[in-house]
Amino acid sequence: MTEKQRKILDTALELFALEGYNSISTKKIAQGAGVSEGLIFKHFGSKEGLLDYLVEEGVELMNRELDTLMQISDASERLRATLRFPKTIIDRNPAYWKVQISIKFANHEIKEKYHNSSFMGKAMGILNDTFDELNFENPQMETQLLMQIIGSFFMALVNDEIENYDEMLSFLEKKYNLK
Amino acid sequence: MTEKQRKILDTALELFALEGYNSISTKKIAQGAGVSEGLIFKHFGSKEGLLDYLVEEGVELMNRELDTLMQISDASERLRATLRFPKTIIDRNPAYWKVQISIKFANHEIKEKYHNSSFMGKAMGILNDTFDELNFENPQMETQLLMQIIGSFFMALVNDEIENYDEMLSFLEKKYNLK
DNA sequence: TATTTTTGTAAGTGATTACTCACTTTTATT
DNA sequence: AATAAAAGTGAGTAATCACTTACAAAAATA
Repeated sequence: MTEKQRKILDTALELFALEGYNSISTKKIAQGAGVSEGLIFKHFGSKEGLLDYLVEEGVELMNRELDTLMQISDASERLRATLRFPKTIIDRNPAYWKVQISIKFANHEIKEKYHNSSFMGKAMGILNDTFDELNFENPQMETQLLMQIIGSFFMALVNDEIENYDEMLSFLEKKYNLK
Repeated sequence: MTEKQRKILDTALELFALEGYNSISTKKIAQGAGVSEGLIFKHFGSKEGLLDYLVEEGVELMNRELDTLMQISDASERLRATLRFPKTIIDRNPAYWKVQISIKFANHEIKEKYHNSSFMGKAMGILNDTFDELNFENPQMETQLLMQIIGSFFMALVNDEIENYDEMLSFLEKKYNLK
């Protein structure tokens, strides 16, 4: 990866996160990265190719975070970490997740393309095992519900729409018998 | 309201819901409605003016739905209806809510403009009163959590990403001691 | 019926879009 | 050192965008 190639990616990620994929032109990216517009297409083929690359990086990042979550041996501790998961990873790399979420509601073709979200299955697997270990009555439904809750916190945090997240966390921990 | 005026609104609503506000050009709307493109600007001033009108209609629709929810006297029954709320109103008018949700993740300026979502406060008020009446330990946090859950179901339903909604509903009803 | 106002159209406008192409400079290979 | 390949540029391209304007038909008002 060239220095300018990385610069293009970093600039695009930053701008996509700030204003959304559709609102950012390749011209703006080129200006921000200090390169010619043509170079973007030399390296990434198209604007969407650029997005592909960033999404791929995001998926890898997410998979790594999920692996560390999976490695927590104590089930209660793992569930606690799962509740804190959205905040943890957003604090670490906000831009990637802003882009990932904005895609879900962007252009229709683009939405279709990235729909499968490979890591969702992995996350559900972890959660299902955890509820199983903790002898919850209906692990599958517990998993589905908590996935929805975590997803909504994810979005709320990314859009800065939540203020008392810590209070909500301890409220949830009580609900899940973790304190 | 002229016949063609209504036709423009209906076409725009349908197309915005299908492919998102940003992806639909005024030309496409005019073609779909069978009118000249200029007429859109005569009646609504701008493309955004057209969106304003549709959003306003959606807000009124939502307020009416919330009013009927509020009129349920029995608190348990009201909570039950609240859980079913997303499905109820999406079945009735899917297009409006697809547009409302897509806006939240569209263009940055547009997102800012419609951010306040006047009916959210109303919905929270209803829910808070309900949890109060039912003597839940922490009505405020219960409200906040259920608002998140309902919001996520709202989005999942609009995007056809949920299959066992009924099962999820009875699971939730158990959690809230409604059966 | 005459006049004004509203509704509607068709053919534009400049700006912006993603992308291409001919070309030069730099780096790697033999 | 000679040659090939890759990196990079800058000035284009056609298409599309939201929107305007000059004008005609229809409806409302007088």
